Amino acid sequence: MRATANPTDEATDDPRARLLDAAVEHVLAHGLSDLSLRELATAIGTSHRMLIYHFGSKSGLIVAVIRRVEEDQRHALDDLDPASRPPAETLRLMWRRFTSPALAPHERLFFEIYGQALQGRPGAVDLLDGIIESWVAPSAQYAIDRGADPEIARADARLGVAVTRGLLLDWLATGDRAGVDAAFERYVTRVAR
Amino acid sequence: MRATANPTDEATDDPRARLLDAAVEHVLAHGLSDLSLRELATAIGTSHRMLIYHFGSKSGLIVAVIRRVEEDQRHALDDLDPASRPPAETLRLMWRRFTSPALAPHERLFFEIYGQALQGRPGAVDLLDGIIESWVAPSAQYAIDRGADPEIARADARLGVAVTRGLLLDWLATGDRAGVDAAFERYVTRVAR
DNA sequence: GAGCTCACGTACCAATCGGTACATGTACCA
DNA sequence: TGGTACATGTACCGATTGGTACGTGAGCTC
Repeated sequence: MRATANPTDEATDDPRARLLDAAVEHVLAHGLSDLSLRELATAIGTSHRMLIYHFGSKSGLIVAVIRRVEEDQRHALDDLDPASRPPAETLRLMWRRFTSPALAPHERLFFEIYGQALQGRPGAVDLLDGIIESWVAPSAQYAIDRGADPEIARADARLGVAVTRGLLLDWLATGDRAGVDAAFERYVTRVAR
Repeated sequence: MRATANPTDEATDDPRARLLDAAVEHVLAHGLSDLSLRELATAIGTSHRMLIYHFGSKSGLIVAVIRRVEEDQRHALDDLDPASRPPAETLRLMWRRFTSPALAPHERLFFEIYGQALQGRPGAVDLLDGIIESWVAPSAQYAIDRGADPEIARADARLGVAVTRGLLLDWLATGDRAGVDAAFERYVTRVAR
């Protein structure tokens, strides 16, 4: 029933790792903005004293949680293997991945942290580093390796990231799966051909 | 130097309206999530007692602020007049409007509230009502009136909203005006033709 | 077995929070 | 001129916050 991938994977006896797993799970379910150490602590069966002991401070914990979520998302498409199918099909597969209902809490949290980061919240601003580039660069490189013009490839990749995030915002707000799927399909057929 | 449009416009002697104007201005500059009544009050030259007096409670004030921001944004494109120029040119004009530096605080606040709303924050969830539809419907209707297929027109409009918001997120995070402009231009030329 | 590190519970702290009680002043209206 | 609605200042309230002081016990090492 865990929603996050655990690198060291479960049953570790490192108490900090256990607490972080539980904290991430709780934050995924309840959001980040009105988090209190005491509430979180009782929810995951510890005391706020222990959270501060293991993470130094509240912001230390928040940074750790954000890093974990960022890391999860960065590896979400690692096994996509775009060479094994036509580009349009890869796009559809990626879209289907992102809109898996199980990932919705991740997306929600991502956009919540994004919003906080744009307002300069201390722990969150780090998220903005590479929040575009780390997605655009691989995608553009793939096209460039296949002979695309670098300028155009980068612009197209950037547009693709924007479409994905924009439609995710739509999906999370409306829940209208068919509607956003139709819009994404228009993107695939018109832009990516 | 004011960033918000004031319907009753300045110099009103309604103290609630004056407070709301000042509150919106302050929230645009400092964000919404870590707002405290006392901090806001001293920043705008009043006491937190007065904020509660005029808005009932903190959430009453937040709702009022959100409503104002929503209203501002809803009327941002009222005078766009798409019939007076080719569609692609209208898209470019809209994009130039949204990315005006003076509007950046509005966009930041919009995405902050959006993120909070997705997490179910009481005052913010109202924002989600029509956050897609109120932009998609007029745009799609315009195309339908000119003979477009309704299904396709709606999907295209939805994609347009997603592209705009996705690239705004990019712009606010990176500040790379040229990069997002190039990506938007790809959208205009490839999708909207 | 002395000493030390790590993990943890209890109890506390000052600060800040949203909200309220109460008194006061001011303007308008009878 | 008396009354009344509105606006405001001061002072307070209980609750909650992040963070700390201090003691303790388990396990490991010399």
